[in-house]
Amino acid sequence: MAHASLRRNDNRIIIHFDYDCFYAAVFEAEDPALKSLPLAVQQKQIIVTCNYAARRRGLYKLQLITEAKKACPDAIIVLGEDLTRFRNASKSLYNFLRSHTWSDRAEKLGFDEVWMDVTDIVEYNLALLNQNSLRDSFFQVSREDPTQGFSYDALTVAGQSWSAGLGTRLQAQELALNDLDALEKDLHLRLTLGSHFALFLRQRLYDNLGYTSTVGIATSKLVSKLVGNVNKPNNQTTMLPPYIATECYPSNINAFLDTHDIGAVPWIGFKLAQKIREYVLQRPAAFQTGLVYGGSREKVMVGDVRNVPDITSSSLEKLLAGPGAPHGIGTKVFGLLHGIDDTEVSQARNAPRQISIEDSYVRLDNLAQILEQLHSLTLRLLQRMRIDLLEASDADEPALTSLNEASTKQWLAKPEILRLTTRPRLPLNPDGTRSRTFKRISRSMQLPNFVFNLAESEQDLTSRLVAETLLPLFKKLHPEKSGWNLSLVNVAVTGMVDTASNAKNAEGRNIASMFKKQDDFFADFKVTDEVSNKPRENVTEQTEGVNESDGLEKSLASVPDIESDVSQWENDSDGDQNLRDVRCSECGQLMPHFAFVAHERYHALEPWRFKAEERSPDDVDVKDSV
DNA sequence: GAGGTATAG
DNA sequence: TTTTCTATACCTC
Repeated sequence: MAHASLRRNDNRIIIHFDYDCFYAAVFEAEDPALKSLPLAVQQKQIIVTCNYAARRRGLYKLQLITEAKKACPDAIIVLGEDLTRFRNASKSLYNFLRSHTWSDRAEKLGFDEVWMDVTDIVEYNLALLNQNSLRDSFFQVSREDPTQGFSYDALTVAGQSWSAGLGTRLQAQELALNDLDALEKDLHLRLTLGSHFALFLRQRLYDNLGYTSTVGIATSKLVSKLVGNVNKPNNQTTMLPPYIATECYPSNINAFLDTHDIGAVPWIGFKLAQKIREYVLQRPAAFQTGLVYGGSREKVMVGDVRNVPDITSSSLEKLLAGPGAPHGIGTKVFGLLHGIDDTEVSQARNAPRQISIEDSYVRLDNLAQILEQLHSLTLRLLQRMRIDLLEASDADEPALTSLNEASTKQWLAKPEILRLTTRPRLPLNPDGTRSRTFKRISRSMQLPNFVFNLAESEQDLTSRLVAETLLPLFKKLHPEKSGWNLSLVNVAVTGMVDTASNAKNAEGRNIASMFKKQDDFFADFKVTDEVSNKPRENVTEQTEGVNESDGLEKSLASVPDIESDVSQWENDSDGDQNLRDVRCSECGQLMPHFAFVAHERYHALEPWRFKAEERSPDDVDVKDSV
């Protein structure tokens, strides 16, 4: 009873993806020739990331440019201050992964991390297993089309695994597996299926988009994220059972977590870590001053904390609670230290909750400058709104452009609030020094509706928005007539409300499904025999090619040496398929395959049009185009 | 709803 | 904590 809320739920299978040196990988995907060269991405005066060729030559993250040039004069250093290309690549990768979930539980963290809850897919495939031939299993990635998927060995975990015994006493561990109780054995099997699915997704991510990734497989967001780090880059690690300690075995989860610094535990950030360290050390935790970045801290391990007898949920609550701290923080942190994290992988969203643009300044202290900056930030904000809140651009789908000549794009969501944030520089102290502050202050207003008018130019809208709302907000924020000194300005839209068309979209077919590859689309449509004299089996040829897990692992292992295969995105569909007509299962329309992507998107965009009595003249265009 | 804090990459 | 620009969740009033 004591820990009813602290018993771990290990029923889920969760995969955490982390794309390898993402910024550098984006440049490599654009120009595959860079893959074999030392490549670093620069923002301001530092290397924000670099590829492994560069790391072998002595470069590292957050290194000063001057140092980097000294260490490796012939490194290629590219400027990465404009985030557009990273944002676009991130969206493509995310939509691709999302299209491979059934529950649509796919959560993004920053540009380069994604969690997927694949419990339903694993359970489904568990039921398909033939206990007599586990070595020759087939993993179905689509419920609709049983031929889509890959064959695999359900007796072997794909990729690397983590277990307290591995590496030192492999044999003993194998024996231990047989001694696990039924629940842990079942968990072992579900994790095994998860590991094969993860390998399949990594392979597709590389084949279709040209990105390698580092992946963790476990039963929570916490452990999947942490365990992935054990083998990187371009690899995957599964946290093996036993998850629950018995008299005979320690829990692998606890053994794993205990060796981590508390600050390395996700969601135990700087503040919480410092408070916990102070409690355990019985004195303020010392900083290492003088470090450029981050790790100024004394090490206190999770195991050290767990073994302090008076560390309980309630003692942690007392220690960590305070104004602003989340309620139940003690229970939450106690759980994290014990590898318990029941937070769900959140449902994919078609629109962000907030968009903000900010810039920092060495000196920003007169109205003319401030107005100029407000204008520039606001313009960028309105541009971002049209990119991120409008239905998918057709630039990558020429077929659809012919369907909607004019801008018939709809808002996926509309923000209702406009917020202006600044970071004032503190006035001089009496002794002439200036203490630094990173405190921000903000004011907000209702966002006027005119910003959604697509007929008006972004420039015109910007001028009006600055005059009518941002300037009043600025005066509200800084009522004094002059003497401002701002080190940062941020303009944001928030209070996002999904529009009706998006809500409809979300409950039916989602945006991600439009992103599927052509061969994926064949799952949704029946190949019509009257126009296709090819045997139906041909449809799945390409998926059967990426089957045997050993082969997958080998090809992934050799990634750094082989050419990027982004072109496969366009080219890997079976040539014969290009000649085959297909029928839409939704409206019965017969058409060549190449019309499908547009056709499918057409359904998703305007589902109501297909009620016969509501057909608009636009439908004629659909027929004409096929 | 408004304004703030903590955490993350 | 301090490097910058975002994004999210959750707190108090």
